[in-house]
Amino acid sequence: MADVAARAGVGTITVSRALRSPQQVSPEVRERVRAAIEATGYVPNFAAGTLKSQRSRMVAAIVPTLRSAIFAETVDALADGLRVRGLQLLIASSGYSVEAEESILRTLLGQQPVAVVLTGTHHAPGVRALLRARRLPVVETWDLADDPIDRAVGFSNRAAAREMTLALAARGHRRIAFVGTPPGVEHRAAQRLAGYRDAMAELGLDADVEMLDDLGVSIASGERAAQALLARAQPPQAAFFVNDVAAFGAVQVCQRLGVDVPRGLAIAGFGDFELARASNPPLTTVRIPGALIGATAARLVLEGLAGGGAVAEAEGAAEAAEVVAGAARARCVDLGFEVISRKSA
Amino acid sequence: MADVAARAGVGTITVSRALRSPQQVSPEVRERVRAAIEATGYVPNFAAGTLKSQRSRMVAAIVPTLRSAIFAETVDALADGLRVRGLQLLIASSGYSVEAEESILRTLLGQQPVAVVLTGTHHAPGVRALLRARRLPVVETWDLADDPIDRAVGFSNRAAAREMTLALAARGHRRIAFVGTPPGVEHRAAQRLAGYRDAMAELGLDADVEMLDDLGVSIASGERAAQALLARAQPPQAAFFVNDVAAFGAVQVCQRLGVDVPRGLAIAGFGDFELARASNPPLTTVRIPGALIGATAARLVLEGLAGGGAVAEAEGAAEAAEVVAGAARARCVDLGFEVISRKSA
DNA sequence: GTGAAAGCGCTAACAC
DNA sequence: GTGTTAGCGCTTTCAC
Repeated sequence: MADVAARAGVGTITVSRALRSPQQVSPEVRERVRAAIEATGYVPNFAAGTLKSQRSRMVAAIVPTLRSAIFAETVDALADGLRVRGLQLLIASSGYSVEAEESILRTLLGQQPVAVVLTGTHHAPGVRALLRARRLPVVETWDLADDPIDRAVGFSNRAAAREMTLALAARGHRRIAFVGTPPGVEHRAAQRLAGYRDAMAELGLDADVEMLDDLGVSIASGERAAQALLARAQPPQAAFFVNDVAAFGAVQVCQRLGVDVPRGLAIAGFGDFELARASNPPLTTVRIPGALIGATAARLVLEGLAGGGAVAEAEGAAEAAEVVAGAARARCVDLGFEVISRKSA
Repeated sequence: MADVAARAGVGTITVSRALRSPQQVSPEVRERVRAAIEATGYVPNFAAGTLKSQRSRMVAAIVPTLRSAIFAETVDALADGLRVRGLQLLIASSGYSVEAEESILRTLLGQQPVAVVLTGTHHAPGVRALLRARRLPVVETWDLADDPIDRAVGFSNRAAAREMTLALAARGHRRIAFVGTPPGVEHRAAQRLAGYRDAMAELGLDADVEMLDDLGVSIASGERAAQALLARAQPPQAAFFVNDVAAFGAVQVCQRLGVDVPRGLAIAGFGDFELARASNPPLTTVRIPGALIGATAARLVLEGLAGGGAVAEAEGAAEAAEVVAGAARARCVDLGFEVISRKSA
């Protein structure tokens, strides 16, 4: 930077300003600096800026995995929303492990991000304290938070699964199975199971839960689960799969075995991925707003940054309980969901 | 850090060492430091460490998009491979724009990454200079490089498409159409088109290229392209789609219109995504090693880091031409591909 | 609109 | 195995 400054005949601070807030520098000087940067091939060292200013241009995000199209979509939308404001995304995947999330978070915080985006509302014990101490905007995504760390955006997985189950019952099905993921790994999948149980209890029907042999991210696991269902002495009339990918596999198996869908077995999915429409018959499913979650998370981050220390603010107002409750509502965006009825159920 | 040091009764440098190279610190002191860190809730500021040591713990990666499952898979594998060595991934997506790549790279370089991973071998003019000047390990992925910036891992998209086209011809098809993406956006798609043209020229057949109306990442675009193909006065006998997603859409259309696959229209894809096996009939396609590319990229990054300034090394040896050629071969990993014959063609 | 001086929190280099 | 000193390259603060 000193080289650039010397070449442009200005002080280093002017170079710094020309880069960060050009409107503070006169057009001629700005142009001289630009030329000097070009000539020297100067690339700023953000580590120094971050150290001095205690603010980076990075937002940290933790997702369970990028292998699932839906999280990748959310992250991509988040990155897009942040980039227009010059913010970089520092991404880490936790592999669905809550413990890993805490240690990953510590590492990410060391990079001095200006905000943090988490997946889910279910975290390791230290996470909340770690984040509150930092007083930076935090956005939890993909589920609704009763008590958000700071802000949240998502929808109720539980309510969505309940509604789909009720919709299946409304079509006259009594023996409705839920095909879920192994417990204790995916919190959102557990919420969906809970919603299914809610509905079955309301209906006075017996819950019937079948397990996928992986996280339900593969077509093949859905195929295997469907085979297990159909091999029973008395198969269910309807099967509600924890996501579209597995449900798609189930439809394929039925087609292969000559089981009519929905007459022989009604099948519902979750997600409304493109696969749902392409399936034959197309899948009845729940539409969830993956990209919108990412875009909204970006908006919440920017709002938090603009509004000053987000967490601090909420805590400062803690004396007035109503104010806090009101703030919590505004900070917690429910994007909703939609049950989509197609031919598979 | 001073707080931690005081509490543990040691100097700050000892805290630093306890964190970065524990074996240099006696077990008792290490334990005292650990307790002090715990008690104070200390989180290291990597910006300071990066500034002083001129080495971060970050690897920068640029991908066209994370929305495509295949890049997400590669990135996830890359992140896994790096995390075990304590390296974070700083990811940015370029939206398939070569110009964006350069400005994104400048921003990423400002974060002082220790290595850079790029997608493709086709870059903006400034990229090579920017990276060579930095003398850090660079890995180009997803295609073979004639003249890699430093290291590369991928396979020949062109050879793969050529081979698939020849395989289709070997089944007796003469009117073989290629369904590709709009030109000038996806370099790897362009390579596949080139491979198709190579094969058709060798066979003495006329090339017949149909265009998808997006980047071929949607089932719907494949459906529309298949409709266009079938609406022709003389439809082709075989259609080779630039990827499985679009090919899957084409199969769905044929099924809906009562066109037998492969007799009415043989269909081939590219990628061997899970969709290919789930399709009905299953897709003939080219298997490409998405996750392996990511894992190998991680290995190449680590090798580069271990071997000292990677680019510098290659340039230092530039006098001995054979040595360079040898090094280039070793630095350029061809993971190959495999034509998978299934029922769709 | 521009500049000078100070220092962010850590680690390299060297001493012990 | 542990400590001392100095300084990484910026941006803050304050002055002009």
